[in-house]
Amino acid sequence: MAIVDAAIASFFDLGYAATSIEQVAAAAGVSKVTVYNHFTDKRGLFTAAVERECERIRSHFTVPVLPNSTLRERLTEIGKAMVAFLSRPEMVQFERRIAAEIGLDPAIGATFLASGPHRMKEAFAALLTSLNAAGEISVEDPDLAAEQFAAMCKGMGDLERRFGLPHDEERDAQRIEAAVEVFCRAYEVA
Amino acid sequence: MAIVDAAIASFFDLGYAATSIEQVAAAAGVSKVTVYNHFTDKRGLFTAAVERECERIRSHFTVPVLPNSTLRERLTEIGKAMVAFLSRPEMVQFERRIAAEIGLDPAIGATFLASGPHRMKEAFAALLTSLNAAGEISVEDPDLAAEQFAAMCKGMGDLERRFGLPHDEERDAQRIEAAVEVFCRAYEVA
DNA sequence: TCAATATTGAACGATTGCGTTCAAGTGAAC
DNA sequence: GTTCACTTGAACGCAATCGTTCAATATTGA
Repeated sequence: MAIVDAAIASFFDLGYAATSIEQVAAAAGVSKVTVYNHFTDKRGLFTAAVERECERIRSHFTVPVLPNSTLRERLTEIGKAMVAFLSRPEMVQFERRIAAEIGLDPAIGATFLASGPHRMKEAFAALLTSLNAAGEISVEDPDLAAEQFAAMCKGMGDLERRFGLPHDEERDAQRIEAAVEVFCRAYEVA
Repeated sequence: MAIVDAAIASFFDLGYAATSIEQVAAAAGVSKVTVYNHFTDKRGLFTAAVERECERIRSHFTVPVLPNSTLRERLTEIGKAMVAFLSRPEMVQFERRIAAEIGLDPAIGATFLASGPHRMKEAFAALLTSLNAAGEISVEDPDLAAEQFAAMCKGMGDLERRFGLPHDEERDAQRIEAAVEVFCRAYEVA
């Protein structure tokens, strides 16, 4: 729906307060009244936008699987995919906006966490579980280990992007390499 | 200054757009004109508020040092202090607001990073450097190792708090314990 | 005491936005 | 051709906010 797309563009670019329904309507090539016919509220339009964007996230992210490669290679690819996914400016901006507007409706945060980070973590934890079963690694709590690896890959890069520092690809690569190294030292079965 | 304090309370609770200068003035027991005499702009007031709050952060955070205790004990205390510091609702809210309002002035983000996260990282990295020199651990890049430890301690707890999930103390404790374990397996000198 | 400075209330202009109402128009289905 | 649902433009009431102006008042320090 064009209205929601226009709303997404405005809400997540300018922010909730700075977005006017009139402009959204204009961008969608539609009258303001029509917007109010489809969505009761400004808040209603916002939650619709969040839900739609979360769907997109759900469908876009996958954990890369590389058969016939070493543990280190596989982890490295996963780390790269994760960081690349999270570093996209739209994603950074989207997270900023969602977090800032938690007050509008607490469910918004839960929706995002479920479609994005938690989904990602579960997918990766499932992979760790199978690696564990295959005897390649030895982890007690795959969920926790998944968090650890993801967190190390992100390091402070996440934070820095969120607060507007320029993206440093090289540092990201170092973080991923170091994360793989530490993860393997801690969990790999020799 | 009362005006800045009132501004902090409003900006970081309600957000930039939702804060009106009149209300800030009223809360500070001052006239609106006086606010404009001290700070040219709404933006000017905002950056003053950010700077003041960053100062407070700078002065409040310290890395705990426990002499005569094992590496694991020391790391655990540091992890706890970090997570506790970052989990306070005011801090979570402050980060949300700063991130959301990066567009107002890019320097804001850099200011916050320098007073908060980067300062913390450097303090911890310095500690790691001395542990390294003392032969307790073996790390090549203390900065990176500091990031890794901090990131593992936070895990996804950071994210979850930012998006409004209730705080889970027990999970935090598990994260810290697991972070210490992995860090030691990777870097401790036997 | 006096003079400089800071503060105040009140009003102003200009803008913006939400959410509603209503009469008129469009289009498709039957 | 008529009905029914949907859309439209335009206007309305209402409320906020920003940032400014100005003359009156309070406070400060010498």
